Amino acid sequence: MNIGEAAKASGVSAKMLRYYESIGLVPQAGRTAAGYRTYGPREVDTLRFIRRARDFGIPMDRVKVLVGLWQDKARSSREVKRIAQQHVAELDTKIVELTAMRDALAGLAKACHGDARPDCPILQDLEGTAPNPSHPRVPPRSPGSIARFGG
Amino acid sequence: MNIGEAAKASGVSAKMLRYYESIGLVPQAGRTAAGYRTYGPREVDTLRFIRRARDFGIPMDRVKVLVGLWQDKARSSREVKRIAQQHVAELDTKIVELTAMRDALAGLAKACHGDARPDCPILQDLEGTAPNPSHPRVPPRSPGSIARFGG
DNA sequence: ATGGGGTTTCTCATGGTGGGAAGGTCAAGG
DNA sequence: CCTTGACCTTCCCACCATGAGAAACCCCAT
Repeated sequence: MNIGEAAKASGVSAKMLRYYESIGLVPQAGRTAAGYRTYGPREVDTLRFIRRARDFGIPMDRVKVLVGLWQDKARSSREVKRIAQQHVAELDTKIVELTAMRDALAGLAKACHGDARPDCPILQDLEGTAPNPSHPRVPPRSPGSIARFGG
Repeated sequence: MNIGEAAKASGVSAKMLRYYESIGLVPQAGRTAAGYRTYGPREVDTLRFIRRARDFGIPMDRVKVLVGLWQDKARSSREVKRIAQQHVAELDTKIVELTAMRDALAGLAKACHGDARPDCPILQDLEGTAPNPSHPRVPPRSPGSIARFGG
C-alpha cells in the first residue's frame, strides 16, 4: 500500500501520516526504489489505533504512550487505566468550564429582548455595569491542557 | 498609564495588548515622545470588555463585532443577542462532543480492572477488537470552531 | 509519449498566547 | 554625572495538530 491507500484504510490523512512519522509517533515507513512510502496491514492497524485514541481527544504525547503499552504484551492494565482516567478528569474540567460559560451567556441572552432597542444586558455584563455580573470565572488557562478542540 | 499599568488594570497582558493593537481589535494607542504607549481609563474599559468577552470563549472576530456594537449607541440588541446565541450553540456542540468522549472513555476505564494483568478493554476498543466498540463519533473538526480552549 | 493522478519535500497558515533577545528609557540613589 | 534596576520598544520563535499549496518527480494506461 502507498500512503494514499493507507490513509484511506486507516482514516488518518496522508498529511498526518507523514507528520506522525516526522515526530516519531510511528516508525519510518518503508520506501520503494522511487522513494514512495509503503505500508502493510500492521502499520494500518497502528494508525487506526492512533486515530481512535485521538477521537477521544487524548493528546499526542499520551497517545504515544498508549501505543507503546498496546504493543507491549507484558504491559499492566493499571497503566492504561491511569492514563484513561487522567484524560477523563481533564475532559470533566473542560466540560465544567464550558458549561459555566454556556449557562452564563445563555442566561444573559435570555434576558436580552433582542429587538431594535440598543439596551442589552449582555453588553452591560461585559461592560461591568450589570447589577448581577455573571461572567464566568477565568479558566486557569494552563498551556497544554486538552487537545484537538475544533482544531 | 503606560502599557504595564493598563495591563494590570484591565487584566489583559501587555503582550496581548500589543497584539490586539496589531490586529486592529483596538485602535493604536497614543505614544509618549520616547515611543511608550499611553492609555486612559476609556481604553482600559474597552480592554476589560474584551477580556470578559474572551472569558466567555467568544473568538476574536466576534469580539471585534461586539466591541463595535457596544460603542455604537444606535445598535440594535437583536444583533448582540444573535451573536450570543450563536456562541451558546457552539458551546453546546462542543459540550456534547466532549461529553460523548468522556462517557465513552469513562465506561471503558470502569470496565478495566487496572491491575498487573495486560488485558484491557480500553486497548481492545482502540484496537477495534472490542465486542461493543464505543469510541465517540469523529467530531467534524471544523477549522475555526470555538477558541481559547486551554490555550 | 503523453496525460492524469498519484507521490515527494518544502513552506506557510491557523488562534491566541507566552518566552525571550537586543536595545532604548526612565526614575531613584550614589 | 553615573549606575542600577525596572520598565518599555520591536522582532522572532514556540506551541498543537492540521490543512493548503507549490514545484518536482513517478507510475500506469492509453
